[in-house]
Amino acid sequence: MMAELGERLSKIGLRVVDASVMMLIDGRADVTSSEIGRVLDIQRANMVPLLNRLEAAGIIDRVALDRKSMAIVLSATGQDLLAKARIITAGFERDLMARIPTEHRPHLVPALNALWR
Amino acid sequence: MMAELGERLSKIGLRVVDASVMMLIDGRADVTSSEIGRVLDIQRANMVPLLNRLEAAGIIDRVALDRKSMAIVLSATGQDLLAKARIITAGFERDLMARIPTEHRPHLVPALNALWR
DNA sequence: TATTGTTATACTCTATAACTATA
DNA sequence: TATAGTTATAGAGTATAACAATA
Repeated sequence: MMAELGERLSKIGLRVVDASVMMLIDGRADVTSSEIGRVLDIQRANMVPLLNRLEAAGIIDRVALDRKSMAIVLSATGQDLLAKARIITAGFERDLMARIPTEHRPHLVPALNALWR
Repeated sequence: MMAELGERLSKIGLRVVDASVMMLIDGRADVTSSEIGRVLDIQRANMVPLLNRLEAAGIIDRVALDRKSMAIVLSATGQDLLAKARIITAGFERDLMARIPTEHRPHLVPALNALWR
């Protein structure tokens, strides 16, 4: 399923992890690279090339929070792309849900949320 | 969750993919390397080192089906290990289920099964 | 002609250790 | 003293192409 979502997101030049980061930082001005890594289970060290790529694509900016930490924020371009990513992921989730018999359908997301941490 | 399962299986020297292969071929005498790869989304070429490792560990045997295809079968050692792997995975699934509120619990597996292919 | 098993290899992803600087 | 960001690098996993042999 992740491979399928990845294919759909690749049409707007994004990977699944990119969209995950973008959704995580959307609307917030204080999320650091390390925090993103902790939430998404990505090592601090591996966040660097990931964010470098998003920055080079003009999707995110690094804004100093203090002299040590950097906030990762969506640029205007990033926000436009995220809007498209949300349409794609919503369509993907709709397609998945359609395959589930109606009596089970409303239980999947709550059940998965309960498993999350 | 897969990382957690991997840790538990590592106590008997197995990876998640090893247990997956073992469960897939258990009780069958006609499953080829290519078939395993198709079911588990693993390329034919990448099955080779995987099965070489399982064979070196004495878990599986390669048995000629004809002069071209090889059946991958569990050895006696492999069957013993699989019994242990089933205990571990059953415990893992029990622990996961316990985290889901009872009203959603019976719906998760049927919902996931509906998503499978 | 399609498929199997295999080799070789490039590529991506992930883990680990180490370092500097700042909270 | 703990944490942030970073670099470098090893290792694991995955994808791709090619090959000989057989169905």
